[in-house]
Amino acid sequence: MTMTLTQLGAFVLVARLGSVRAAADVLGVSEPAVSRAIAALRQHLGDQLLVRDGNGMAMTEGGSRLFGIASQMVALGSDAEAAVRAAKGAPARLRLLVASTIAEFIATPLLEAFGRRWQGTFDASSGVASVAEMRVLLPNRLADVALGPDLRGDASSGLISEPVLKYRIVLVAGRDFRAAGAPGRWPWLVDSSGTDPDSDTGRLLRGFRVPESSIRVFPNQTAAWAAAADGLGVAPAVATLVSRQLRRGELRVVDTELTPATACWYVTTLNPERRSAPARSLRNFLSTPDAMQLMCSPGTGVSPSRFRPPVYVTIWS
Amino acid sequence: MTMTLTQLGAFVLVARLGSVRAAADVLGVSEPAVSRAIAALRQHLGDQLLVRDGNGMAMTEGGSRLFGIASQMVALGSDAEAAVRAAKGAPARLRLLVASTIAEFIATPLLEAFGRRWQGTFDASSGVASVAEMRVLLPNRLADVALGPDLRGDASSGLISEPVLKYRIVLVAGRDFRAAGAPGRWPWLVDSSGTDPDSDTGRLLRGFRVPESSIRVFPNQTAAWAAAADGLGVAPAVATLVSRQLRRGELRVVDTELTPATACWYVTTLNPERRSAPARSLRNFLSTPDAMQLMCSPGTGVSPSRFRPPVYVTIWS
DNA sequence: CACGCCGATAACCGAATGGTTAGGACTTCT
DNA sequence: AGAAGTCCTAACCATTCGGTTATCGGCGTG
Repeated sequence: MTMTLTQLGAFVLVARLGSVRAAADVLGVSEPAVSRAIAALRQHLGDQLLVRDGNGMAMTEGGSRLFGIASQMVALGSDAEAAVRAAKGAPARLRLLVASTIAEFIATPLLEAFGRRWQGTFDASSGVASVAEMRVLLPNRLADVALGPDLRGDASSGLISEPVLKYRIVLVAGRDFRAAGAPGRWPWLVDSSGTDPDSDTGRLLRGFRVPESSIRVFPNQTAAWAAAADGLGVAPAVATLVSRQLRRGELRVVDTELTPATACWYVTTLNPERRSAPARSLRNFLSTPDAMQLMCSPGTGVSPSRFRPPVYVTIWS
Repeated sequence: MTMTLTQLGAFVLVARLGSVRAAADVLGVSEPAVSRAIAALRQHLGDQLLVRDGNGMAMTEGGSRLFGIASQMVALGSDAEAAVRAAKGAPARLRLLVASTIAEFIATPLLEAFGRRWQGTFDASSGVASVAEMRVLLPNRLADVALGPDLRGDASSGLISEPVLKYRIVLVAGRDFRAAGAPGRWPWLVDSSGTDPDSDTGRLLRGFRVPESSIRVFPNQTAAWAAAADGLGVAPAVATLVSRQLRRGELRVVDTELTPATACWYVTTLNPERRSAPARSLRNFLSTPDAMQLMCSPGTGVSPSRFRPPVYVTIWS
């Protein structure tokens, strides 16, 4: 009554090759075997998925949706065996979730330093997630540690957040910005955390009741700040991370009733007995002077071999 | 002889709950059923996956690797049905792959304009990918269109690249940068495309034989430029995208034997008969004046409801 | 128009999946 | 030590999955 990986594999191959017969040849089975695998999927999902199109097969819209998902599933299926086999004697893995602000400046150098400190005993990677996503990924063990706001919403989840670093949130704007009207009417330039209601940025936007029409979302903080420097509006920022732009005079601080404000980054893990070994290590590492130093000063980049592209948790479904 | 989704589902549940019995209760089946599902996985993968740990079960390293993958697979499995059902009468989907440079400034406003132009007939999303990834994702129909370098490596792949926009690559540095020695010895500040040998940045680094030790990778272009403005080194850039920083005098152009250079963005799709309808539409849209305008001027952000976080293709395995 | 190719369907079959109950080995708590 | 709980294994059974060969219907092409 449930889909099967072989069925999905057959479907993916047919969709890719545009032919049932060709797929059967590649798989080394008879053609009705493939045909029936697809028939089973059709019935289970209630969609034709693949329809005859002249010589070969074309995907319906539903089939196209399935295709992306099914491709991932079969790829993951083969990954699984490789991953488990490779795990024998391999370094333990640490998956760190970070809020987008942290991701941009801190996550990469932090993990780089962490990896250097433990010299191959840990294999660390980071992913960007919203607060809501962190709340579900951590208890489900899809990640080991989260770095961002306090996550102890409900004690039942078994999550423990501990303060790591206090910081100041300021509002910055270009040199020639003239404050006119209430802050809620200004143009706000934010990074993607502006769409996360539980983030600092989200709270700030809510605090000033900034209407959607006054918000421009940029793909990252630096781009938002560059736009602010160009006089397009105001942007929230962590004080230590914009110090260079402030020092050079590209940006200046704008005071409001809600800013400057102090906030705190927390490290969140499962409770101690359920906590994984890598999670324990990173949690300890965060309190070392090295880590403190990294978090206070803007990143200076990492060497290419160490670079890991950021990973976003949601994939196109 | 192959893993089953129900087996993986049982494994995930046991790992999450730390107990076979509890998982069996949740699933509403007898406890040996769950136990045997896990036994099958153990035998198939050659790893204990879950070992007794006092009262409950703890994951081995291999089990921990499997857990992330298996969780995704079962989640995707339930997504699949929802996605196919939702596809009835839903807008067609367009998945755009972009090089990281384009992703940062152009992809979001471009898709925003595209979506506005077609008013809900298309549902567009974008993902960042390296050139090598584009080459495999497009023929496999995991994406519809790619925007970036010329991809016609081998004609056999069925990919067609067409030029979209010429642009100038320049090298920028802070105001007080003093050229000393060969460009290969300078500190280079690049975004993640520096790790992609087929990108403009990668080619440039290779052209100057810049050693790894002289390269600092930043999470995005804007951050690399900010570092360059701070005097930390030189950074490659698309001329039209740094015009603001040049105009404000934060950055200046540094001439070398290889820069300024002209290059071109291409739109790549499958050959016309295999091309999807959304791919056709976007390809046409790219030649409109609106799109040209967008690609020439740096983005100004989008409104929150339109914002889609960028999607990276690689997931943690 | 007929031929050939392709895909769907039918009938059949072996194997293993997924479920049950019964019982043994081990840890933990009283 | 004994009781209770948990996990593994064994034996058994229904289902269906995945494979085969044979046949039918539709579509381009000669």
